[in-house]
Amino acid sequence: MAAEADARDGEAALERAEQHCAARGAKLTALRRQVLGLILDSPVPLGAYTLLDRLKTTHPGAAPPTVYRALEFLTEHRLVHRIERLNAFIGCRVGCSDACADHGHEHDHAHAAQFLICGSCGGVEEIEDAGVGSALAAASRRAGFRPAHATVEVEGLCRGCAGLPG
Amino acid sequence: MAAEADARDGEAALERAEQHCAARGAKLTALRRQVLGLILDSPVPLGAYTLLDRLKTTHPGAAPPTVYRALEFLTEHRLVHRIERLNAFIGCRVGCSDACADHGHEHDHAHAAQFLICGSCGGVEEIEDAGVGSALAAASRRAGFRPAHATVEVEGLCRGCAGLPG
DNA sequence: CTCCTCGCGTTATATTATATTGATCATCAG
DNA sequence: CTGATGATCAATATAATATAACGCGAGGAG
Repeated sequence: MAAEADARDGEAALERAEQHCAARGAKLTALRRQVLGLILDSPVPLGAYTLLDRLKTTHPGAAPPTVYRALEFLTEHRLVHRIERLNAFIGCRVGCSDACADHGHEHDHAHAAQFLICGSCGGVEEIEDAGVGSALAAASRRAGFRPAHATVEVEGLCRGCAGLPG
Repeated sequence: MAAEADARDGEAALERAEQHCAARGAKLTALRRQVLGLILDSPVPLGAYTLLDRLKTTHPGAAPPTVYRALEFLTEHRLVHRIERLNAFIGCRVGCSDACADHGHEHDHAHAAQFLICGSCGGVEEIEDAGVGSALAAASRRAGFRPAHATVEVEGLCRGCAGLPG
């Protein structure tokens, strides 16, 4: 993980976001696109006010609602994820937006991305493990619970910070 | 679930908390005990300031640090859990404190309680499903990640609110 | 053109969390 | 008993996070 942003990844994700929104009639305005770009550029999750500060450098009039509204749009459309533990946001790099955009549904099936949060470098990796998803679904069912959305955030040490072989 | 507190449960949990603290030399002061009682009495998670308001009715001098310090103590000792999605706290009713208190370790093994949050009645059920725990551990390992603590919060509908047979 | 919706700006406010400092109290050595 | 020590708690101030309320202006539908 090692806290480095991959700009090419970011570009690709922005591209996908464009197409994703176009396909659904959602308006990825310049402001929203810029916020998404800022998030994708960062290797670590960004808080709303960090984001606001960065936004201000190119967009002086920005205020808290500016960024919160953009984040609302972006999270609704699954272009970014909110990390609850950190009150922060990270770009979605799993192909999910891609994969699901075209066949028209609104992600009715349970999405269960998992976030691996490194306590040392602050980096976050997003995975989507089928085993975790099905275990969660099974456990919920056993409890008589009908799950809609799961937040799975694991804190620990990433490969690099744990000193494991790369 | 149906948003109802079970007072007997609360009493029992308070009792267990006493013993748990006594066994570990931790001081469950009157204030901490009262905060724990308030949390256990509530069927839904309580925010820090809701808690503060309730605390004030019997303890006029209470201020934010009062409740935050109590919560810090209670969460450290696993007597209450913090629900990250909600910035709120709920009492621990799983026997974990019991089970682990006596054999002296500090919960070094990975605990992976899961919280089922009903979007309708606001109730929260705590479960500890081994399958979820092991799936998470396996997924982390595959990603080269060394997990320390996992937050698993599932939003959906509880048995009662989903209209399923009881 | 007029109505309407939506994105956005702006101000103010609410909610959640931490920092700092001083007061209180139990314990125990001398 | 006295005073030192450490833990707990209180009170105030401040920071960080989030939302409410109001209005303006652009752009499409009728």
